[in-house]
Amino acid sequence: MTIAAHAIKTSNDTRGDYTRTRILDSAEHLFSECGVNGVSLRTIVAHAGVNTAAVHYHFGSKYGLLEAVFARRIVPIAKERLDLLAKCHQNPSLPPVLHQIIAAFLEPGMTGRHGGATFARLRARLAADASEETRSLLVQYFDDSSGQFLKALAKALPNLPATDLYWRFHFMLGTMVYTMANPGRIQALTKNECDPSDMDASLAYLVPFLAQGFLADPIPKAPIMLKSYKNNNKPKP
Amino acid sequence: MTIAAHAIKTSNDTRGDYTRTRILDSAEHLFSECGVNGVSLRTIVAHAGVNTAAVHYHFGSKYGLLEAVFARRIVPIAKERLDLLAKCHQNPSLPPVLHQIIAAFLEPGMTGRHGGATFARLRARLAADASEETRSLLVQYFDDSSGQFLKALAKALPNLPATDLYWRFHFMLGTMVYTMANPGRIQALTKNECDPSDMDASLAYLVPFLAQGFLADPIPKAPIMLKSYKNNNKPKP
DNA sequence: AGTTGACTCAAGCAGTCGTTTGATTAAACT
DNA sequence: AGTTTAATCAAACGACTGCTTGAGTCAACT
Repeated sequence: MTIAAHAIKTSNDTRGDYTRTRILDSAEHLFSECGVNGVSLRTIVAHAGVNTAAVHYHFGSKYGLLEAVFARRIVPIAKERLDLLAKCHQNPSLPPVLHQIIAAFLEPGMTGRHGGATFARLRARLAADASEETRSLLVQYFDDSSGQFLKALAKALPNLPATDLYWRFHFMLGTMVYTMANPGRIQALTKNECDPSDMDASLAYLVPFLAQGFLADPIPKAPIMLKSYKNNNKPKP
Repeated sequence: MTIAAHAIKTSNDTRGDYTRTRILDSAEHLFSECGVNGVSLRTIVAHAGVNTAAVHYHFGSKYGLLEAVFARRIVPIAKERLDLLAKCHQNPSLPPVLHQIIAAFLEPGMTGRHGGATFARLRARLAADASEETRSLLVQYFDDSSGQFLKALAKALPNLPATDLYWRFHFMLGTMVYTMANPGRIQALTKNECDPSDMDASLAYLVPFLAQGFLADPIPKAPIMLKSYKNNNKPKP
């Protein structure tokens, strides 16, 4: 009946902010831990210590809550990304350094500043979810900044065909998401030699790996070679 | 009451196989499309044209069904992986070629032979799910083959410290899972210049990218350098 | 022919789901 | 003071969840 009370947060509500934030925090934690479909609103409100109806009052629906959880973190992340990218271009000595661009893309989402590992895991879950609602969430907040980074990468790698660049950007997203999603997976491999919850350490290994991958020779553009690389792909002399 | 009828498939059942397979096929499709928690058993049996009780008769529970869906595909995949790896060692000219090892690891799961894109998406979903049940599923069927590949990679990259190797193997898993999870994601980037459902094409781009990444210099082992790579990491002369 | 055992079926169990309702509170405005 | 308005509450709605039951079907074996 009333016009959507859960739209954009108004200015001077003091009581509402408290409940709102508690719901967002609990939802972020539980969504990332159990998945959106793996946790009920009743569990969320119990964890937050608020009433069930408060969720629908503030966010309209469970999906609206998910959207709010996502937007709260992703907007500052996207902004920081573009800020760091701008710094890469500060020194007009062409071209921007590859490492810097990659780090500018990865850092804001992987360090602890914006939700940390909890939100990172939620992002990974959403990335694996191909549903229409989730997909629209991701493209809505992501693809504008991606375009700018693709441009910067193309400038840093002038000899790389666009198709190869797109694929490698895609692969970069994969390493990012998977690393965010699996804190502790590395732990099992390395027998606790490293601290997997330390995303800074992840970045120290990830950025050089990706930069080197981006520098690989483009694949020959002739008819797609299927499995030929298995046999006759030798390092050139 | 009866001893678990859903254990290992018996020998000479003709009626049961039909229903069993129909359930597995529908569950694989719907699990991968909507997530395990995103689809109900009633939806699955309706899609398969069988009765609800058949699921519990053959698989015991919804989780048992998931396990059966997963095992049906992952066992042949793991076998084919190790077969291909063995071929890499056939020629005793040390060391095995990096491209071949990577391709041997990626190919069986990404081409159409074992469930194709549908099962690949399910694997990606499970990889993003950190629940105890799902996690045990993955390690149960995966980690033995991973060890063999790590050994082969270590032999191909004798100068790479183990920690770096583990991280890069982890990154390889990330690109694999993400590429499997997002057929069509690339499509949006490249404006339909390539066919994203063609996993063979993905492999043609992915293998050289990863091989080059594996060849990157290891990060200096001195105290973890946090963000220093942002400023003073120049390609050496 | 008769019995066994694997298999399928319609119906229903108790519990949980997301959402809605109408009353109640308390702070802000006139 | 009285009125308005945002916010919270207990209670309930119908629909759906995974799972069980007990009767019934059909082929294979004795």
